[in-house]
Amino acid sequence: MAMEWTEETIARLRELWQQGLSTAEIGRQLAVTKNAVVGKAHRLGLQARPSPIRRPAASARPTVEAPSAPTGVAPAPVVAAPAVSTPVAPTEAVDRPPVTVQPPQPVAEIRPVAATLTEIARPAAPVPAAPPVTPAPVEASQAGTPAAAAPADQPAVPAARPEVRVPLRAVAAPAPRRSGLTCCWPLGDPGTPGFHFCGATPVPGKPYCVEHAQLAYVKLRDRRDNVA
DNA sequence: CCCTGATTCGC
DNA sequence: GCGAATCAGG
Repeated sequence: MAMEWTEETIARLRELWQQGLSTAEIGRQLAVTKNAVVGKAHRLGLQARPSPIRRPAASARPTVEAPSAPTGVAPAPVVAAPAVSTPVAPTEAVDRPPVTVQPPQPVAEIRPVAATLTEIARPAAPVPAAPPVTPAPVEASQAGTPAAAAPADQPAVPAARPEVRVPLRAVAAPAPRRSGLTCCWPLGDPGTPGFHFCGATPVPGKPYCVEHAQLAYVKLRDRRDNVA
């Protein structure tokens, strides 16, 4: 199986592509290689980004560009400009279209020089096959946890923060390469084409973005309130 | 080295 | 259609 470019993945590709994310970055979020991204983008006819390289006329085939005079003699350009001051019909050929090319400055590429969390364990995908609104893998922390015996007065930074990070690498974790450090909150069903990670800019020092960090890290007290 | 994106071409 | 291989510039 190569890859099922479902309507959804394609839609996301389009979106991310339009957001100006790099192909590699998009690939990470879609769990495909940058090549796949570029290839698909091309086939979709997405607007090409300013390539860092210049292509050699893109003509792999020997474009027999040797119609020039054999003896090197210039074939006298017969095209002598005739009616020079011709009124010239207001053809649109005069000037090329505006070419509204927007500088694709990817704003989303901010890289918070955070700790090198190369070995971040992906959270156990809540995967209720439902939107990430509900997931909250927090519930994984059993009440029987010794940490539950937290002091009555909980400082803002409890020593035993009930982090719930389950190892789980069963999910096709496409190598945690030091990417642009993106939120690794799982969205969708792992294994299904739609699966991907949040990808938002994470809180420095945390593997999740602000929203998901709140879901991932819950203070015991808060939890009690929330559960209610 | 790393990054980038584009094209080619076997599958 | 797909994407690894390859290319090539920064």
